[in-house]
Formats: sequence, structure tokens, C-alpha cells
Amino acid sequence: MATIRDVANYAGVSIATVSKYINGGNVLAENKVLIEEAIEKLNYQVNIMARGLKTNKTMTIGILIPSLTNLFFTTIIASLESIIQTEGYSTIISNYQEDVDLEREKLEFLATRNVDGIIMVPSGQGNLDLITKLNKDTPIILIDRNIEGAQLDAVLTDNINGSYTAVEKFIAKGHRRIGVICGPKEHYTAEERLVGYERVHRDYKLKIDPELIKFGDYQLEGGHRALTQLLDLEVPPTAIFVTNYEMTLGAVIALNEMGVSIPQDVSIIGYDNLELAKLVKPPLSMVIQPMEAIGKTAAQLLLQRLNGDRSGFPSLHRLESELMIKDSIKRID
Amino acid sequence: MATIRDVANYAGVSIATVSKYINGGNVLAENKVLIEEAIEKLNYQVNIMARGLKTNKTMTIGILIPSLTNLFFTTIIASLESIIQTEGYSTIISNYQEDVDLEREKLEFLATRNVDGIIMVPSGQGNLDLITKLNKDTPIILIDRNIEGAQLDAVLTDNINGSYTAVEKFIAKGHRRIGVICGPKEHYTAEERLVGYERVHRDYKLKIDPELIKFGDYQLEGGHRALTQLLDLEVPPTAIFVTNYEMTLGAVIALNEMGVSIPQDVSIIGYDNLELAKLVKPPLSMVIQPMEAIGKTAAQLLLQRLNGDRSGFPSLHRLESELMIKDSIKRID
DNA sequence: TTGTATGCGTTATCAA
DNA sequence: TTGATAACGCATACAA
Repeated sequence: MATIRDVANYAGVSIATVSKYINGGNVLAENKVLIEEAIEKLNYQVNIMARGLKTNKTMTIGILIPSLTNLFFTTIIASLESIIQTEGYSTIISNYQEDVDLEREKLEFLATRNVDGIIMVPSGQGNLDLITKLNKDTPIILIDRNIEGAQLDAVLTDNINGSYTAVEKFIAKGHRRIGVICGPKEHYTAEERLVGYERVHRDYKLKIDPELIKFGDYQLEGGHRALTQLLDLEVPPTAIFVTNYEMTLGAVIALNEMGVSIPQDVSIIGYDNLELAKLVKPPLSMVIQPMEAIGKTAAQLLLQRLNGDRSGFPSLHRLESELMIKDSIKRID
Repeated sequence: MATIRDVANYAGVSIATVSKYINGGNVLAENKVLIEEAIEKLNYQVNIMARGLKTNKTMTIGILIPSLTNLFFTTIIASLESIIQTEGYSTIISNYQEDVDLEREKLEFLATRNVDGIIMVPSGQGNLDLITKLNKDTPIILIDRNIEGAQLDAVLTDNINGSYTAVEKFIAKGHRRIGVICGPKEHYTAEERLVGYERVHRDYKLKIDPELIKFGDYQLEGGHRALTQLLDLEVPPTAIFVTNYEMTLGAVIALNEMGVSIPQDVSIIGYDNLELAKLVKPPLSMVIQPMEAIGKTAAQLLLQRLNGDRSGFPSLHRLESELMIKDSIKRID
């Protein structure tokens, strides 16, 4: 591998001059040509580690998510990455499989790698101490989930509203017994989405039947189980709101298995699963989160922090989700 | 950040001794304790860039795939990563969106970052020159797709057999007009899967009707379109084999839209889409590739190369896929 | 087993 | 504008 010294020798100038050229300083047009030639000829590339040692920057940002095989997260990451790479940053993507201990381990790993910044979906309160500590000298942006009482930048979706609007739609169509399949109780987005469900009931003076609120695990199986439980109730709901991607999938599987049809037997609104919205017949109504925008916003916020702009810290971004209405909702009386 | 010098001072030994301790050399038990105390107290962490500058290793491996939002690839990556991280390596994951130019760009980016090795799904012949050049001093492992005539390690699936077995199943059930929805013509896995289709026809002395071979784009839309075309034929096939994840999804959507039922109206075998295998009613038969094993094999092969073991180069691994039979195949006469 | 000293390739300071 | 040089933090050869 050619070094800057090789380039300097080849071009007949000093190392310092080459370095200046590389980093955008002023160099005589004449030398500029010589240097460019040398770089071309020698196929020179900056040694990122030597530079990093000097500048104390790795030009690497860490991304930590619960799961790599979750389309919601990978879509956000793809969006993130496209922005961040154009600024010369590379990313280390890690996943912790919703395991708090693994989350800590991966965070420590990222610290070991001296990442310049971190964008992460936290598991919960579990590692707030470590996250806060790291954030002292490494900007951290939370996405999707906030941590109660944390002093951290965050890019979130308006879960309460997303949920509120969906359930409100059911109500407008005449439904009064509306089931909801929530995520794990302690889960940030799950809590918020449940709040939306409860709030719209209060606002419309509808009684909430605790039987109609089921808690899944945000996984396929949980959605499957919860849906079955709901339909097995003595008085089953006429409409069901499923609050994430995987559980929506699970719920539809369960419906298929039970031979229950949408929306004749039960009305359905899902979450995030755009494919299912088209795949299932009739097309499923869905609450869709702005994944691209989440990625973009988080990336830009991080870049801002990386440039030393601490304004508005901790800044909280709430992006709106969209309710996509299809034919999975029956009007009843 | 504490340096090794700080640790040395604190512990009252030399830098060299600390370094030796860190890298697993022999150190007096007494000094060991002192050093451990110092590291603990100062919260010392090795500066990865300084080390890299010295050892000429980044302990980073690049992963390059066509798409981050493709479950097939992300599943492989998750498997890869779990192995590679336990060896202290981190990964830079990049995707090139099936775009040859972007593939080149991302490869160059990885080179810029001085990755120690690369695991990639190549787009095709397009960047063979660059890949071969990089492979001179950076081990590269190809996965999923091979490049014709390339001298490179590769971990592939036995596509021909996977396809052969699936179509053979149709034949065994009495089908004679069997449609196939292939990937893009120039595509490595697409070609192989088509070969399987053709070979089983020859072996069973069945004529191949070119009408029954449709080429999609390995995307949802392509599967949707191809399936529609097949069913719109004057004499439509009685069975259809769809050759990847997304197109299987698209095909099922199309079937739903057209009100065609499985397997009464048409028998179906899909590829890789385990979720659909359960979601669709009746459960869909599927060819399943061993994603975990692909990741594991590639990771181990790369680690071997990273350790300087060049034995068997270029080594070609062919993993078997599995045919999962469900109720989507009707027996006919 | 330990310590001294050198160099990895770059950036940045300062004098010319 | 340019160049000589120090320093970044570490690993390692060699001497002790």
C-alpha cells in the first residue's frame, strides 16, 4: 500500500503539502497536478487508522437494533445508511435480540470500536446508565423507543395518535367491542399504543372491557395466540387492532386457520406490515410508520451533533404515522 | 481516555509489560494484579486505531449484499455476525440495491475502510475485475451467487437440486403442465434453478413448453405479473413453481386477487418464504435454503482465511436446500 | 520476565 | 505556500 510519503516523493513535494492537498488546503496549481498524478499512479488511499489515530475519529457510527430480521428496523437502517455514507461515515450494525444483557454487551463492543456516534433502538430502562455514560462523549440518538427520564436525543413516532386514529375509525364504523393486541407491557411503544386505545374510548365515552386487551410479545406467535384468545371470548370483539408488524402477520395466520373471514366475521387494522396490506384478501387496513423519515431524521440529527452542534439538546422528534384504510373494516350497527 | 501509558504508570510497570499482558503474554502474577487494577481503575480500553496502525488490521469485515430489506440476506447476516463478533471482529454492512455501479462504489468504500475480509453476494460478472483485485490482499467469500470463471471462495446452495426436487414432486403428483417463475435471465441462482426445472423434465421425458417459463425480477411485482401471465395462458399450467421469496409473495397476492384457490385451481410450491408457508391457507409448500448454515459456513471459511490458512482455495461449498411439503399440491390424473 | 526505543501513516504546528 | 518535525497510542525487537 502506498503511503503519503510515497506520494510526496513521487510528486517531488513534502508530506505536509500532500496532506494539505488531501485535506482541502491551498496548494499551488502546479503542485496540485503533480500530487494528483502521483496519487493516481500509486493508487494511493488514505490510511484510515493512521488518520483516526491522529484525529481521534473513526468516521464510524454504531447502529444497535433489537433484530436484524425485522423489516421495520432494516428499512430505517437502509434509509439512515444512505445519508450517513454520503458524509463518509460507515456503520457498524449490531443487534441484541431484545436481550438486555446482549444490548449492554453490544454497546460495550461499539464503545470498544470507538464509534463517533450511535443510533439505537433501546430495549428499555435496562442500560440507561451505560447509555447516559457513553453519551457524555459519543452522541447517541434513540429511535423508535424513548427511555423514561433519559436526557437523550430521540426520534419517535406518534404512537398514541396512530393508535387513537385507528381505533377511532372502528368506532366511526359503528364498532363498540374493539379488541387490541398490544406488545409487552413494559415496552415503550406498546404502552403508548395502548394509551391511544384507552384515550379514544374515554373520549367517546365507551367502557373499556379489560378482556379485550391482550398482550403479545411483538412476535408472530404472540399475535397468533392473542387473536385466538380474543375470538374465543364469550362475546368476541367485532373489530381487532393489532399493534405491530409481526403480530399482524400472526393474527392473519390465526384467522386463516380458524376460517374466520375479514371483514364479515371480524374487522381488522394492522400495523406496519405493508406487504400484508396487499397480500391478504381483502386488503388489510394498516397504521404505517414513516420509516424512511425516521431514518433520515435520526441521521441528520446525528450528523448535526457530530458537527458539534448541541442546540436543543435533548431534542425530541415525533413523526406522524399514517392510517391506510382498505376493505378490512365492516360497518355495523 | 486512558492510554496504555497511564496504565503503566499507575501500575508501576513499563508500557511493554502492559502490552504484553493485554496480548496474552507472560507476566509475573504480581504485575498481573497491578495491571488489572490499573485497567479497572482507569477504565482503560485499547485504542483500536493505534493498534490497527501497528498491526495493519482493522478487525473489521465488510459485508455487501443486494438489499438490507430482504429477509433471506439479513437472516444470513445475523448468523454470520454472531460468529464473527465472538472472534472480536466487527462488520460493516453495505447494500447496493442490485445496482452494479453502486456495488462497485460500496466495494471501493469497503476498501477505503481497510476491512480485513469481505463476505458478499455479487451482482454478477460486473465487478469481477475489482473483486479479483481486492481478493489479492483481502480474503473475499462469495455467498448465494457465484461468478462464472472467478477464482474465489464461495458458499452456495444447491439450486439445481432444490428446483429439481420441487418440480419432481409436481410430476409425482401427476402434473404435466408445470409453470415456473424464474428470476432475471442473467442471474446466477435464477439460471441454476431453471436448469433444475429443465433437467427434471428431460429426465422424465416431458416436453418443455417455453410458454410455461416466465422470467420475473426476483421482486414482488415480477412474481405478481408472471403468475398472472401464466394463468392467462390459453392452456394454463396445473402447477406453478415460484423461485424466490419476494416473487412467492407476489404470486400469492396475485392468486388472492384473481380468486384462484390453492390447490383446487392450481398447485403451488414457493421458495424461502417460511412465513408464507404458514400464513397462506392451505399452508404453502416451499423450497427452503439453509440460511443459518450459509452464514455459519461463510463466517468460518473467512476466519480460516483470515488466519492465513489458504488451503483448498478456491473452495466451493454447496449446501442443500430442503423441500417442505404442505397441502398446496393437488394430485391429478 | 521486563524495559527501552523505534516506527506504523497521518495531521498539525511553526518557521521559513 | 511549503517543509521539517512532533505527536497520536500501540506492538514489538532487542537488550538487559
